[in-house]
Amino acid sequence: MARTTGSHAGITGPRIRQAALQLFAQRGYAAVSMRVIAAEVGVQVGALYNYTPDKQTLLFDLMRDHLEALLAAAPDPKGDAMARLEQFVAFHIRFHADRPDEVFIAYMELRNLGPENFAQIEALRRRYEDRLEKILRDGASTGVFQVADSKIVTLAIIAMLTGVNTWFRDGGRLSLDEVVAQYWDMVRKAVGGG
Amino acid sequence: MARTTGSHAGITGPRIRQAALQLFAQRGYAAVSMRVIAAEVGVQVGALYNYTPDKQTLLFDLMRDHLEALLAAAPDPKGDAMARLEQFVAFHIRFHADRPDEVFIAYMELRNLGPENFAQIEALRRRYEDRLEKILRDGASTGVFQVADSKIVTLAIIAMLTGVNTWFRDGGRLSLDEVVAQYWDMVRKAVGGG
DNA sequence: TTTGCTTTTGAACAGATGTTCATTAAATTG
DNA sequence: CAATTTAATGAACATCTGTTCAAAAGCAAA
Repeated sequence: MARTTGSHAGITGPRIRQAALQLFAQRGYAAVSMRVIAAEVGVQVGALYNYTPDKQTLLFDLMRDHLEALLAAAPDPKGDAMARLEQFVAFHIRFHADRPDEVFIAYMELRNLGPENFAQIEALRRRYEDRLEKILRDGASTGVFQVADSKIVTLAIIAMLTGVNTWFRDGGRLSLDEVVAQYWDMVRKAVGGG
Repeated sequence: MARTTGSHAGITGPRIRQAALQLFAQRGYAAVSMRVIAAEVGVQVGALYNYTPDKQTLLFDLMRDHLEALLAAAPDPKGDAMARLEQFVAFHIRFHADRPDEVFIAYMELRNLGPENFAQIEALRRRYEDRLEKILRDGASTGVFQVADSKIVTLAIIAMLTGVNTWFRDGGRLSLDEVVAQYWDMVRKAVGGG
């Protein structure tokens, strides 16, 4: 039999991706077997291979889709460097806080990719970093920011902002608005603007 | 036979730990089998169990030793809050840059610990974070720092500093001295001091 | 050299691993 | 309805997994 509960068409693919996402984030890619993913979806192992050529591609697709969504969702830069930096900080925190599983995987499972897949993911990540670096260089060139080394400051800011995901929980002591405000305060001061 | 090359006494334990450290950091805990560790040491699998009761304890010991070394190596706080913060930043970057494998494992393999081991590691980590938070609270109370939420600033600074490990390489564009100077500049400004 | 202790071996255990594929069932199309 | 395409099954594959343990080997002291 193909499916016993029937009625919905072609929904297995997304369900596999969702199960893999959660399981990889919780237990780690190497600790999750194809059989466990299949069980979570309610299907036998063999069925997974109608949707992915192999396990690593399942991981790679999750990462690539996440990073492409990140690049696609980032708002078009508007205003001066200061305004664009504020926009970037708020966007980064909110986008990442909304997708803890994807973020976790995209940062922690890089070593489970083959060289070719790894290079693709790194290229996407660099495109994202370059957007922040461009803001910093623009601000530095007009004197709005005091940033000696834009590459270092870029990586420092991104590490700081992404770090929110390690502790932020919905319904915790602070709202996301408060978190965004606090981090923007730190970033604004760190780049020596205003 | 116990060992064919003989001559050195009781050195297998450290060699197992070193092999496990490198392999866990490179491939991830779940992706490294006891047999691979044994092969790296030049010994059969069974011999490993003279030095660790199980695989997870091997991981746990590496993490605990790393965090205890971190706590033991941190310099005694001297001077005012500003001086102590500068001391902390320099120490953190240098200590972590010296031990990339340990740092990587201690951050990435937490989910492979059982609840009891996890709690112990988290307790050690919190003790380290508390040291930074104390510096920030002291500085805030004397008006040296403008820090509204010391917990958030603590986590933000640690994330930013630890992020150095993701890109810093010996012999790269920047020396560690330069990195320390740049990060201290950012941290100093971010806390609103001087 | 003989005794005793420590360490390593090598094999075994019971089960899990990613992946393939012929068969079967369901869904879609005519 | 029948014909065709799509999708899931269930078993099999060869290999790897953490861990155990009796037997063998190495070492130190007497």
